[in-house]
Amino acid sequence: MDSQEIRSRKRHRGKGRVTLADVARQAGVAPITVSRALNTPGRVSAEVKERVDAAVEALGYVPNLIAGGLAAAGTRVIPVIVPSLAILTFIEVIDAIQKRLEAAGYQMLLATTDWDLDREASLVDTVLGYSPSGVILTGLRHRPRVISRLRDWGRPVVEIMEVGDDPIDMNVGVDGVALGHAMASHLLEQGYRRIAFVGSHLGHDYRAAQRLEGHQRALEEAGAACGGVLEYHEPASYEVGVRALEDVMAMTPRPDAIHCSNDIVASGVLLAASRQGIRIPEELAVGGYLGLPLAEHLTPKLTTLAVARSEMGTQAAELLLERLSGKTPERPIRDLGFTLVKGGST
Amino acid sequence: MDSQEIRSRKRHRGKGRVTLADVARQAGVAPITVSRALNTPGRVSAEVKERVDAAVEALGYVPNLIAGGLAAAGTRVIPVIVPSLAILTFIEVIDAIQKRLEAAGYQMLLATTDWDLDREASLVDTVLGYSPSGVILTGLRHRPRVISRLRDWGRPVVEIMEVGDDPIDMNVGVDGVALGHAMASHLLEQGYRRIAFVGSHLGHDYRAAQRLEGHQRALEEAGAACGGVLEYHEPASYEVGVRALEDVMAMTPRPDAIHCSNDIVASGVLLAASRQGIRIPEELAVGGYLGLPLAEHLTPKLTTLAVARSEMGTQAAELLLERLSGKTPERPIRDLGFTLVKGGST
DNA sequence: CATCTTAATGGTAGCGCTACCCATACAATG
DNA sequence: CATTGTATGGGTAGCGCTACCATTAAGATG
Repeated sequence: MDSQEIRSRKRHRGKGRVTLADVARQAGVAPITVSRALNTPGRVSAEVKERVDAAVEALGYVPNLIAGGLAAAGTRVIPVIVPSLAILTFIEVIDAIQKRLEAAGYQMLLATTDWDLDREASLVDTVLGYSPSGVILTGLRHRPRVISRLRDWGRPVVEIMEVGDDPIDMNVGVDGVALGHAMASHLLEQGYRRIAFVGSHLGHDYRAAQRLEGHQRALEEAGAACGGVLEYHEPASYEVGVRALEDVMAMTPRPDAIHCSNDIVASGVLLAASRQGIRIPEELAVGGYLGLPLAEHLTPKLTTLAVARSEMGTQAAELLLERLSGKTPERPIRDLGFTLVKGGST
Repeated sequence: MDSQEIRSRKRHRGKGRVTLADVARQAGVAPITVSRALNTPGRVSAEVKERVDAAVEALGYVPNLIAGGLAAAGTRVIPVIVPSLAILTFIEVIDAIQKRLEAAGYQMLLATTDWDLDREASLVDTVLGYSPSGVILTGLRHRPRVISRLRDWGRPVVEIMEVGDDPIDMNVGVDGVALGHAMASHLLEQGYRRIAFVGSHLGHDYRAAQRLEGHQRALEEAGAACGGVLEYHEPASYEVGVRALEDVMAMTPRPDAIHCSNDIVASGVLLAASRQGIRIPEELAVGGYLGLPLAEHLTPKLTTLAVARSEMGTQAAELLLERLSGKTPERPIRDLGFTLVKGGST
């Protein structure tokens, strides 16, 4: 009775789960050998490996990765920290990261900062508590505490979306200012002279603000007057595009082109223009970013600067995995660039 | 020299991280008291709590959640398993889940099955290895092993998207067959008689296939002839809609309405029709699902069956959290229903 | 044939934390 | 006054796994 009570009490914690020790007993080897058979199969004989596999199968053993993580000081988890999941761009990047990591046997822990750097800082603390194998975060701007903590941490860190010459560790992204500059230059080349910039959430999304910076720099260089900046203090949406078109059409003098901070807003403009019979690009030219699939199905097609989002995710994951496998990746800082996809909207 | 070497060797594993014991020493209390001060502050005196907080701050202590998880047999992680991240629907649900979980101090571990139930089964095994606090998975169809393992597991499980009367544990979703039935009924009511169904990825996405089932049942009940089923063996995209329109226009006799398996495809149809000058709904009526934001910006607006995706995510997370806090949620099976949003496309 | 490798396995000692039980101090109860 | 709470803090013993070192047997080397 007594010993049974003790056993049942033990169960309470261990939940009666099959452990590595059970497998070892069944296979007639030491626990450590089971661990090796599962994690570094090259280091055990084929015969032992087979016995262990059979025992695993027979008992339905599932490794406790938490225990393994504690012992080895590293779980196979990669936290990915992004500002928001409501932005298609991040989704595509995340999708690519996740696919690549999962293929390599790592799991993605997803967290969002809601564009708040302080939240990011506390999230970094939290996720480091999971002893992750590496970390992927968005952008190059972080609280000093985040930067120093991750630098000291000694494991791979990849910053995505933006590029710069002094990342925490590794970096894959595009140059936001160059993006803005390229679109503005394109519009100028096409002969437009009163170019307005439509931005949403610029206060939060500083990468969108960088595009505005590039825009303004290009106008300055060309000696062109600024066609105005319309700012909407909310996340990008078709709705913002609809309102932007209204507001632009009401401006005097009226801009002859608008430079939208992203494709969603630009698409909203195009959809509203088509509804209202406003001719694009004769009355108003429209340019956007990112190369969303929708852009090429609109009439006219949206001129956009396409960014290789999936590629960014894949490369970020690969840099991380390379470092985890002990290699030193070449070019740990990667500018993925962008491509002008000329549609009928400019 | 010797003792220093030993210390540095220890460092190798422990990475010199600040531990709970360090905090205890600094605060002049026992480690267990620090644990209590941090996890159940109500059980320590205000004075001790203050001393501990000060020590935490001074040392920059970050709890090792892996160690805590091992000891307590439960990390604050909730794996969310979905078929794909390329589908907007899942993204919105995930976003809502993540927001709610993070607010309650839980982290979301995201994994994708790529529509493969065997992959799902092995993913479930893997994520259970993280001793998660609960699990959220998609749909009600799973391998028997998944069902029995999760039933025995004893922690909260929520199945989302679909509803049924025998979930593993809890369930929030909508009835797929009812969706298909409602849209087909709507089209019939509007007087359309040759209604074609356009489906993508039906072999993988069995929930889309359920909508087709509802569609066919509605036609049967009304004694209407089947207007044909067009199936595309690829994920939904605008492109599929473009091709579907082409294919439908080439059919003889030509359908007078098409029932698309989701809004992306339906939008592709509408965009292509507008480009080609095909009048909607006079020449062809179009209906879709989900209530994507794009639907109401198209000309004409798309008639769609809106599903409360964010609500689904939030409720799934809340059911889970409620159970984690020890309560027994009322209505652990929730059918969220849907709303017909009539646009100009039908 | 002694010595050195190399391969394969085992033993020990934690990783950092919390569940469980116990000890103490003081208030409340009859 | 003895008895029974009720806070508050501490001690011990793991959770299930892997790093590290030791051991053994077999082959390679001079």
